[in-house]
Amino acid sequence: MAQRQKKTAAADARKAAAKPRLSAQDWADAALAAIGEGGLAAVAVEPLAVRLGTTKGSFYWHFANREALIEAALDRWAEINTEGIISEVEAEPDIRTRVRLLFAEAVSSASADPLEVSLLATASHPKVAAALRRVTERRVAYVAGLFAGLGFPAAEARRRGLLAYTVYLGHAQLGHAAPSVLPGEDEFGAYLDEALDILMTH
Amino acid sequence: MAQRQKKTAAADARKAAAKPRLSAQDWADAALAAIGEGGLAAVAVEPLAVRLGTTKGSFYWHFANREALIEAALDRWAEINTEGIISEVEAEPDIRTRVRLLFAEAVSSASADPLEVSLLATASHPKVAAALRRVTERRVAYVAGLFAGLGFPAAEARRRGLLAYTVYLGHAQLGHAAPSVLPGEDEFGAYLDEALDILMTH
DNA sequence: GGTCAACCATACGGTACCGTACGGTCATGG
DNA sequence: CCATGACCGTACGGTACCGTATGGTTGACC
Repeated sequence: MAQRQKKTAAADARKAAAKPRLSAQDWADAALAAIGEGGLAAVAVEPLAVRLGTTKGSFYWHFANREALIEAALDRWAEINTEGIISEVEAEPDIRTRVRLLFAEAVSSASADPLEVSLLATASHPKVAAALRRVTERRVAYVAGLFAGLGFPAAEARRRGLLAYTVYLGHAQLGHAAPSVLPGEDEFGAYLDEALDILMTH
Repeated sequence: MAQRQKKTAAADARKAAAKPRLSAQDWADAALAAIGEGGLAAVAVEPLAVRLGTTKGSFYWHFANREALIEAALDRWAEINTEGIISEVEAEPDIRTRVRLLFAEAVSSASADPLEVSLLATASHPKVAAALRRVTERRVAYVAGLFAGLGFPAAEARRRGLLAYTVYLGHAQLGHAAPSVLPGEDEFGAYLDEALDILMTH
């Protein structure tokens, strides 16, 4: 792994438009950005190199091939994304509020960043499928746990959690594929409240 | 190399693996099948030609370019798919049962045929986006109408219809991306009943 | 049985990408 | 101060596809 400049004034030397010396992570991040913009197919070595201001020579130093880059990007995504929102929401003590927070957060982040929808779009790719499976299972389990905390017995909590998660997924999908059917900005809070209310009442 | 047979009984000659003389629709259907299997990217002229046992010469006779084929395929999909299930379900007089039927039908057909999920996966393509928008709006409106029939006032019927549709979409997505989180074959009926019950009770 | 249009085959040039080969650069540390 | 290894540039060959050009082939109809 690359130890970026730790001491010396070497950093000064490349003050302006110098050569940043990329790390494998830089490539992985660029790959994630590309997936968000153009899907998995946009993870193409040569265009990414151009975008990073470098060449394939750099890429094939850090990775064996395109597949390895995809794998690294997916690992990074799963890492960042599985626990990210969850731990962000854990602070809230009241469970109903926490669910509300979780959904508001998830839905808004899904509409802001098409990355997740893009990944769902490429579930046929085995590595993507595996990453998706891991993340999905974790999330559904977490939401099911929240419903259990609301007093539903385990089996029903699982079903409701799953239902809630399908609502999230479907919503994300709609926001991407047919946003015109979604309620407008103003109505949105009410829509979300009603939806969660329907899901959370016994 | 090919000693052509006498032209007599030319029709007989193509009884088996002969030259079927394709129509534009044959190409469009093949394109839809390809989308189902490999996404929009699998709509590639040369591979499709091989699959159809013909060559690009045929394709470029029927279509101006690849884009025109995609458009034709999408039109065909929207045509077939928008009204298909709806009219199939309209026979049922009881609305609750009709909703139940609609969902069972939609969910099972979505898990059987990945075409729709594949299309959602390529919503960035403008033509695909347009087709999805049309179909989605039609479907949401129909489901909202069913909820109105159940006694919900228009605005709430719309919200519930939308919610129900997101459940469908999310479910289809899950079935494709992480089927392991879905309830098993045996549990499924109960899951569906509970979900619809939650959605349909005032 | 000849004509014409619909339809298909083949060859070609162009593009965008993957992966390899190999030589060049540049910062340590010995 | 120069050797070494990490890192990058460039050139190349290969593949998969798009779209065009052009010349068959076929069948309906005269």
